[in-house]
Amino acid sequence: MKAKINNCIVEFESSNVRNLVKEHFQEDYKNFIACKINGEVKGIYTAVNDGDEIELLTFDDEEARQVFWHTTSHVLAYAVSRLYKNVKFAIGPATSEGFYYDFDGVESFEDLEIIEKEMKKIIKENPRMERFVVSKQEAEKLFENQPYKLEILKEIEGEITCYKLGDFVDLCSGPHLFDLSKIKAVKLKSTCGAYWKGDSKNKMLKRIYGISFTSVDALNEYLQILEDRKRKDHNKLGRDLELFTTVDYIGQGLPILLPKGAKILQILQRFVEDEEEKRGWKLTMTPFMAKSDLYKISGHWDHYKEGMFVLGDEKKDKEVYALRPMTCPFQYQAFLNRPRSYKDLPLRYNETSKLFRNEDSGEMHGLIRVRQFTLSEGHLMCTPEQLEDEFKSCLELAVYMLKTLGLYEDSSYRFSQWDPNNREKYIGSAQQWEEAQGVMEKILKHLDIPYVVGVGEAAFYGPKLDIQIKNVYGKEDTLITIQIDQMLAEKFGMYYIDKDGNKKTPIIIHRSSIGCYERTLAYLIEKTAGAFPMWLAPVQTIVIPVSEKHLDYAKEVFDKLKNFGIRVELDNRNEKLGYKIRSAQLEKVPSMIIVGDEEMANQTISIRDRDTQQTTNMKIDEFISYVKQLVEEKK
RNA sequence: GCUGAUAUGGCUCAGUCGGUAGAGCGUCGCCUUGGUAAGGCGGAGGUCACGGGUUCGAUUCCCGUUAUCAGCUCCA
Repeated sequence: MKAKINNCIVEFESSNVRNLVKEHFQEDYKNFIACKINGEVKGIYTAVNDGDEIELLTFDDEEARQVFWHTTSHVLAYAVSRLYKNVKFAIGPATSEGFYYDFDGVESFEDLEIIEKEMKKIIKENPRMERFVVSKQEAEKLFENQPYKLEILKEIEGEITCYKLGDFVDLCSGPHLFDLSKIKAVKLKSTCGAYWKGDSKNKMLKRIYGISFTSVDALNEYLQILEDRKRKDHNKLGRDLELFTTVDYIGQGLPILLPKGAKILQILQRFVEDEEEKRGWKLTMTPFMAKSDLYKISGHWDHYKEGMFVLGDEKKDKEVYALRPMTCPFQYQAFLNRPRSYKDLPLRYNETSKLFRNEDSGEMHGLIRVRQFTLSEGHLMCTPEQLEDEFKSCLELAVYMLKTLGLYEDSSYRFSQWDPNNREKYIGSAQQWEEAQGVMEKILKHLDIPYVVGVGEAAFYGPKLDIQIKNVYGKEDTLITIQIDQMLAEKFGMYYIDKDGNKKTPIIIHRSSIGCYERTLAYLIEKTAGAFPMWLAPVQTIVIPVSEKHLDYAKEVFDKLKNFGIRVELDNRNEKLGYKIRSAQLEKVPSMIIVGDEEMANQTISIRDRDTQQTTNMKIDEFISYVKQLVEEKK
């Protein structure tokens, strides 16, 4: 018999992949932990047939890691079954970084180390992972005390497979590792609650997260990565660098932007508004709140009230107000100010908009998820013919922003669609949704944008193109969104007089150019680890006199730079001996200016560059134009 | 909102089996310091998150609230 292994054809007699590999790759066959047979991921003891194409997978392959981690989750479940009584087992999949297993019937998992030890014990015992097929009736008998397994069983169509590890049997489709001894390092990371089937209406189960590796070194390396992530975490670093803080009696999700953080946001805002103006957007300034009447027209009152801060009591008060969660219905009023002609279109309104959303209390996180935030908001009214070009220019604006910030490479696109099975979440008819999504899909295909589809991720009034980004921990969030809306214009009675003299409803694009400033800042902190580029750095340089007699000259340099708009600090420790700039902050500053005898005599300064660690001597004016140039180039 | 954990000087953390608290770093002062994230000495700074309860007495035990963290759910 012949098979193709990693593109090389071999003859064999062995019955399964492992033996086949052993036959032909004696030296390093032990590295293989899984394989692909004819494109399907399988365990290494899977039978081989004549003509099969086999690809061997090591821990470096994503698919093999999934098998590896998933198998470890079985070991975890087995360990828990040995340590605790009456445990109900739910599911135990691999994730992008390890695995988890959900349990029920256990008060709490207090000591993960004990479970970890038990897992290591099991691995040492190294029971074989046995696969067997059962009938539905047999399975129901087998899992009669396991309600979650029974529920899963109901949904299985076709072959029902079980895996036995020691005396622990689990309902599972596989594949797995056969030989547990390949698991050289296990770490249980955390426990938390998790809803059964991810639905908050269901019972909350106890979840244990863990990860495993083929060597102890790899685990240590991973732990090092975790440390590094913690170091970059904006929520920690942003506070350390005095960019923002929070106060418990102000409330959750209401950060205080400190001078340095506020400075960065101001720089960003000026940049964004200028750029938008260049691209034909007109700035509006609209109220932070409105009567409920406005939200009743827009549909927010019916579809978004939970997310709004309502001022007053509907039952008692004559008028009830609410802080705005979105700018749309406000900005539309600018369009409605007078009758519009097709000649007015496209009409582009932008605004740096404060928004207020009453997020659930457990959702807040640093600057990424807050209750009051500043969105680079925009609404564009156009004719159907203009839609594609306008959509494209909105996308170009967003991409330009991301590239300028250096975040583009970390982003990805999501086409967020409605969920037809959850109609009450959305306004409009199925036909309107199909149409709106059809238009958007056509544009995305035409612009050749690679995207994933997010069902149920749409706004209540229309589909979105979301630009997604991951934080240091790999958790994804939406940074920027561009939406096509054909419904709200109708609700607000927006129209334009077309060439033929008839009233027509414009199509609206909702778009953000740089996203929410606070959130964008969070990602910038993590991306740069707090070492901002010159154009964004809240402190661009620090003047340091070598000794007291250079202080006057240092002040002269400081004043001159300040007058030229450079964000400069003076290290005046020699004036009031003892003042020191915190080293953690100093290393984030793009440049340092050192002045001493030589500089004073020649009327120059010495620049120490943060990134190159080089020191260069130059004239003050040269430095000023150097900084100006970097700022101009957004570097 | 849910599950779990946490809350002690600006930061990182000790600590009190219930008798009102310490360290390091930082800060402030003095001294020293000529190429620089430096050194020495001294001082200040905490009703131990907030509100109740138990107790002769609570920072410590119990309950509640608020906030923070991890995750779930939800979302920009």
